[in-house]
Amino acid sequence: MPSEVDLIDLLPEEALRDAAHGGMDDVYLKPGHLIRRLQQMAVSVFARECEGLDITPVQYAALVALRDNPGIDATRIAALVAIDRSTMGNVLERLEGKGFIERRANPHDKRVKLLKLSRRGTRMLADCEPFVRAAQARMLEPLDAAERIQFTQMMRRMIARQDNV
Amino acid sequence: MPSEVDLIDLLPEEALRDAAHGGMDDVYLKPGHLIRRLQQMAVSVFARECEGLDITPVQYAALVALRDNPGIDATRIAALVAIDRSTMGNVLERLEGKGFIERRANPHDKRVKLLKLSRRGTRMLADCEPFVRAAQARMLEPLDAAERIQFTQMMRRMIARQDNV
DNA sequence: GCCAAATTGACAGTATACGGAGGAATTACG
DNA sequence: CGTAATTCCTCCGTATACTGTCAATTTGGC
Repeated sequence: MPSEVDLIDLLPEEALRDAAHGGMDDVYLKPGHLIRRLQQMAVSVFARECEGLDITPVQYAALVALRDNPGIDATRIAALVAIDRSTMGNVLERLEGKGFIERRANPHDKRVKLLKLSRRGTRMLADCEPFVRAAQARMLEPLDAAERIQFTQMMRRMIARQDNV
Repeated sequence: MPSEVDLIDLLPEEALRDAAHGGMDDVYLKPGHLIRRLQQMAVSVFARECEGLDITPVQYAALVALRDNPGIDATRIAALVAIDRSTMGNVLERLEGKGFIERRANPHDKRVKLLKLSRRGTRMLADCEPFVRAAQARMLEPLDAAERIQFTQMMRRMIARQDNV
């Protein structure tokens, strides 16, 4: 069992200088590990709040993107939601299976299949809204007002930095 | 394409009051979405830094946990790394396939298979170390020293809060 | 108008990630 | 001491998530 060391709050630079002895190599406190756990937490909170609605975070994001951009194609939806084209293909397949979206051929470009929310998908999205809102709020619940702003901004900076690499 | 609204930095509470018009429902700025993208970024940075080493973040975490706790069983490794038992089973299978770990029956408890780093696994872990360190540093690179502490602490609080629910 | 380049959706392969079921083995309790 | 509860592993099913590949199609350059 890893001991609860006091070195938790050392900077990475300080950790580097500290690397001679093994204590600071504690994976459990490294950003990569914490980010993975944060994502687990977010998915878990979403699932708990939206229990019984038969929807996942990515599926919800795809539906919202589709509602705001009707008649878009799969490649652009994938870019909007920030997901791989292949993965989005699977997501859309499941959403079509549940009857939340409709796919039809584009007469002007036979490569493309245009996507649209079905009436059922529109209703589902409206039903989800309060629960999704509650989930988002619950994730940030341990942070105070100022911290929520800071945390969101820091995430955006970290994401943007690597997007341009 | 979602327009770059100025409401980005509103608090969730303010967003709630603001929910009448659609602008603030922008999924792309909600914590759940940003956390998912942050995790994508972290995995991507890890993969870039450790390119050619044939190792993933979770596999690395499992190896470290195994190094620090030789002779542990799969269930406890899963708990340490904060991963599902099923998933850890697959991870360990792959690690055994690569020759990084050894699995043998426990004579005292025939349910259990004891796990140990192989010599090859030990060497691999040592080879990884500088690259993993570089990856962890790169993730936090856009943040200054104080922010890195804050960000890590905030992540830990958010994770801990939902762990106890 | 023709051919190369780019785009789009589909598919295969690999790797997390989780819940649930089931079997084998151990422990706890009466 | 015997049975119920627990523990551990494995397998199945579902859902992301990415790379690479492929065919069909469209587009751009000449």
